[in-house]
Amino acid sequence: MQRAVVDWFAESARDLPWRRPGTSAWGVLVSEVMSQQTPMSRVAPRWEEWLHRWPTPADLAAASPAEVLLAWDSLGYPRRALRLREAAAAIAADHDNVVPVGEEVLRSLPGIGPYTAAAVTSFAHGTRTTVLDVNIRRVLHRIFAGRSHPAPAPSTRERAWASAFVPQRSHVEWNAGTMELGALVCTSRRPACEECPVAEHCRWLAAGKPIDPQRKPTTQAWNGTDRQLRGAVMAVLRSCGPAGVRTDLLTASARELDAEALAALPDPVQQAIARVRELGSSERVARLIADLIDDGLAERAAGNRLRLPG
DNA sequence: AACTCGGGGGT
DNA sequence: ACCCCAGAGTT
Repeated sequence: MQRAVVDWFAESARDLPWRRPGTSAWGVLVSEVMSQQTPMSRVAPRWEEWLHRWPTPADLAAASPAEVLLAWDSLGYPRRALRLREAAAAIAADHDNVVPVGEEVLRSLPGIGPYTAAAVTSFAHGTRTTVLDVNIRRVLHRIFAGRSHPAPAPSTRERAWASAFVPQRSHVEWNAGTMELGALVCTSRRPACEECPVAEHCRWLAAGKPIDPQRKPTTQAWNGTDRQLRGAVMAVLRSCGPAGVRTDLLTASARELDAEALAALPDPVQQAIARVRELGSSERVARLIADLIDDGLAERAAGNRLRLPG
């Protein structure tokens, strides 16, 4: 059973840049953080740039947050970029500039949680462990539990359950292969069971592919939220080039927006930028943007509404 | 356990 | 209009 997945992976694995022989553990770590909640088609080009520009943790740690955010481009969740830089600084300072071994140590680094620690351990260090991402979880639930979808978050019990399927020998290929199978064949919406190498072993397929009546955490609102504003502000700053992420230049950035570009922005953002202009105080603006970029919005606006200082 | 945190592409 | 994506951190 595991063999079928491993063999399928050997034939069908995508040619992703971080799968090239010779990729460092640092390269693997960067790819995993970039891939958190972001499709790999968007990750690949950024990864190439990052590894060329910052080939070791110390190189990234020496860069400014602004440079890092700019290079992150529009991968989303920019706090990941800041945390990755912090993790790089810790690796450079405390681990001789080498990605440490051991999931517990890895998890102590900023932005590295259960998934990323396990992925680095398996894919970079080749140590046997249980990797659980949304793809692997879905594949395991379908094959072995006859369920269409896993719970929103993995429990301790699920981890123990999943660990029993990890083979002793080709564990890296099993982890990578089940993940790839979930990404390419056993997809959430329209699984291609006719192409599946383990269809004959799949309890879910045998049961007629029943869809779990599972509740999805009601999708977050977007229009009018702080997230929307922060995203728009970051986009404006990125468009200003290398200096654009400097917090003291936002006023100029907002003022330089022409009417056409401004009209194209969502209403809440137009209003926000109008207010930023009215504030007039570069100090206030700098504070706002510093909060936005640091993700230091400790006080979250009630109802997730936009809140500006002043 | 429930929320929060970006952004783009697919359906 | 949703849905999905190699999740992590906070409350």
